[in-house]
Amino acid sequence: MVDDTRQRLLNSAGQIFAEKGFEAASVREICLRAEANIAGVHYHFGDKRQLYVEAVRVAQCAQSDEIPFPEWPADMPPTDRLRVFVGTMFERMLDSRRPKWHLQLMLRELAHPTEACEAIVKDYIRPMADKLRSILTDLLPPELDEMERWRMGFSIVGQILFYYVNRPIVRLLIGPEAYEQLTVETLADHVTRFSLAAIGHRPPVVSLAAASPPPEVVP
Amino acid sequence: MVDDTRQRLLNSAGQIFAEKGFEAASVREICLRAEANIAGVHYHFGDKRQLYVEAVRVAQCAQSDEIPFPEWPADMPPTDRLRVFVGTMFERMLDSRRPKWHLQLMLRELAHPTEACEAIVKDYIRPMADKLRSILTDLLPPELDEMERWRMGFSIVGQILFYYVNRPIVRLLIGPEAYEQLTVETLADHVTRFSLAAIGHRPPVVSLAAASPPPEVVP
DNA sequence: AATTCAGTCAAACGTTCGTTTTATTTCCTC
DNA sequence: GAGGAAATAAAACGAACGTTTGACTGAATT
Repeated sequence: MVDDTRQRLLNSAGQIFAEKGFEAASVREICLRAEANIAGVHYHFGDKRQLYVEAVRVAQCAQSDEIPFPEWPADMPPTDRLRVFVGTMFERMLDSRRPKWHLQLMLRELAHPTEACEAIVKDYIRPMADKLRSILTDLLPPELDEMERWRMGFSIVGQILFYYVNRPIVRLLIGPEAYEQLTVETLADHVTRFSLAAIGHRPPVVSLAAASPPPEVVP
Repeated sequence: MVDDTRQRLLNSAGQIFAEKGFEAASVREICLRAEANIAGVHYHFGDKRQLYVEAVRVAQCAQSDEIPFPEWPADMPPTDRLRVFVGTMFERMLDSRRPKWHLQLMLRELAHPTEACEAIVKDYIRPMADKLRSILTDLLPPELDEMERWRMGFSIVGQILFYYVNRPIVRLLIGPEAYEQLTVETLADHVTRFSLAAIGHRPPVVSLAAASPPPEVVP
């Protein structure tokens, strides 16, 4: 394969960029890990920046392809679709079987956007947002304020992202043994129940038999 | 003031470290913005790394001091305390009146921990977690599983952090004009209502008069 | 008045960075 | 097998990096 070196460079670059960020990653280290010559970066990609952009693009494509959102049947109730959506997002984030630098690199780019960010939002974030919004459209009253619907979506996605971004902190807080219990299934179930209860499609996540003032029933 | 240069260096370093990260920030740029000589870094702090650690410490102290959690009266209901908690967190994050590099630097450190991370967790994160957990202890049934309580807390904090970490993306998604409507008050109200509804202390955030299957009442 | 010392300054240190040049190898075509 | 493009290798480029040096300043101490 003629592009073997190119592929190795992309893989190595993706890993190191994801670990250290663009500036802290050095072309020499990337080439060392790729077992390629330094000049290969210029030859195949032009310069360090373009290598970075290409690596982000690879990450984005792989991320979308590897765990696609399953096509749900037309009659699937929106509550079940939400559970699938949440589960898929968690799988994309926490499944340790596939290379982790894909999502890591994308989130780095999203947190501190460069030129590669636009493409991610357009091809990755936006479709996901649309998917969630279509679920929420079915879950929520149609006359609901558009802005309110956005906030619901952000509340759901925020819960999911938290566990990825703050993994090290969560581990420090609850301890390593409790941390091991945080499986994709457990978390997806919790977030789904929590969110559905918030919008009134499920009973509250806990029974409040013993707790303080009973909820009112009318706003 | 004898330590004037030291203070200027800390301020400048904090800003630039927060903007670019440790590696991408250069000592020369820091000194330039501080209007100080390059050698001052070695003289006052030893080296770049120790300057960074000191800057993080400054950020952490300032962040805790400037917007402390108000002392609530003993008889304040837990639902109100949650609203105050959420509001204070949002203020700490989104209030544009105070220098933003404090929190920015801390979150950078938390996302990619170095030696300065431990102190942040111990002196900043842990107290906040304890505060939230004490509220949840009152809100939730006492016999509730410890792990379940953690998950509730993470669901609440995750919603709040989302708006800070993903601010640029939120803006891209909903558009600039809608983005301007996202005030501290609006968001704090939403997150509090959403979360309280999830755990059954408020009616669902929206009326579901027009929506699909009615919620069951027993799990 | 002499001495001390924290603080600042310009200049240069050696290293590593991204990039480029030049030479060599590999592989396909004629 | 010769010719030529594609790919890789080795070496060096100038620039920027973090760090260090040694001289200088001004106020406090003796």
